[in-house]
Amino acid sequence: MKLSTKGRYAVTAMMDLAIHDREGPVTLADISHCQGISLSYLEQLFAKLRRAKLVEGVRGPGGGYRLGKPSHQISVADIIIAVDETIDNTKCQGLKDCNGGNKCLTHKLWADLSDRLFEFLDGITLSEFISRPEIKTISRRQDTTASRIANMFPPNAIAS
Amino acid sequence: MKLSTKGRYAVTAMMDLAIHDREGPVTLADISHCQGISLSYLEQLFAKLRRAKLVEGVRGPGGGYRLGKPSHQISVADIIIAVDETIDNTKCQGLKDCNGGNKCLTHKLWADLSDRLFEFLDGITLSEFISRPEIKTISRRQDTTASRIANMFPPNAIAS
DNA sequence: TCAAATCCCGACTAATTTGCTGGGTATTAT
DNA sequence: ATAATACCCAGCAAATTAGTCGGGATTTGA
Repeated sequence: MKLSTKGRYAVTAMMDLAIHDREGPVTLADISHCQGISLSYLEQLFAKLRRAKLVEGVRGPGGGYRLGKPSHQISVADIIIAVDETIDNTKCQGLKDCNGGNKCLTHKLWADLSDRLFEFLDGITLSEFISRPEIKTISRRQDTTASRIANMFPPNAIAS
Repeated sequence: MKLSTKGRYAVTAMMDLAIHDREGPVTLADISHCQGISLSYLEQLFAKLRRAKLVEGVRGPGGGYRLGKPSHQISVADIIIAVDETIDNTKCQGLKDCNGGNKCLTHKLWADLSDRLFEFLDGITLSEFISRPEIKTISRRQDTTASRIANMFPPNAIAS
């Protein structure tokens, strides 16, 4: 379980998708512009999110990305693990007998802590964020080509 | 709030200190040997922990590090923040008006999530780990010079 | 059909972080 | 005095992070 700016980028981008999910796909250009992340870097992150089935891409004009599952099935832990590709580094680095025959105790304690953290983050889903009252008032973007196109084609025009 | 191997090293090292607190100072050489971290890297981490008053150093032979406060006053969040020097990167990177005059919403949502995570980790203190039943059986080290010296000089011989 | 919008992909570069090496100095128990 | 230890620091190498570049491939509107 790792938590870096990379994970933060992914989580905030996914929040963006969840908030605007009803309006059809969100373009990476929008997210790039909004959150100040480079487009290609976002593409790399979304490639991982796509492989983890957390998002799905829609090609062509008016396309973009949308959530790959209902928002209540996507947890913060899911997102972070998808982009961070956590290798298992909780095992004792070749030093198992450092306490007189017992396995390294602190590693076990850390593993326990790490598990608790994972459970905590796994219990928080994207649906929590879109259910807030302050979301609805600003759920429609302005000043971007994508939103203009989206306005021409309301959500129900795009098959799910 | 960042969570990397650096933070993990610091937390496990602090667990080590907490577990062996009754036996006098723990040397960095011990931790280095036990957890497979280089001595100098540990020195860097402990310099930060010391500045944050989480540990205090005892110089000279038989010295080492001990906790700077009672274990129930040291949270996991304290340790991670001490070594990671979290700069405030939650603010909108120069792009405040990305939602039609409103502040960037996802940044607020992330800040909320980050706060919850902090509270979670701040609620876990080192005292939780030393109160476990499996600790007492292995609370005394073997095979190290430091422990032999420590045995010669029981804890009460070292003024706090 | 054609061009635009967009996802997709791989390689490259720059910045930052991580972790280590190796040299010191200060303090203190013996 | 000597050895053990904390403490300090400059620099270096590897890994990771972040971003760039240049090209596709696919879908859609005109």
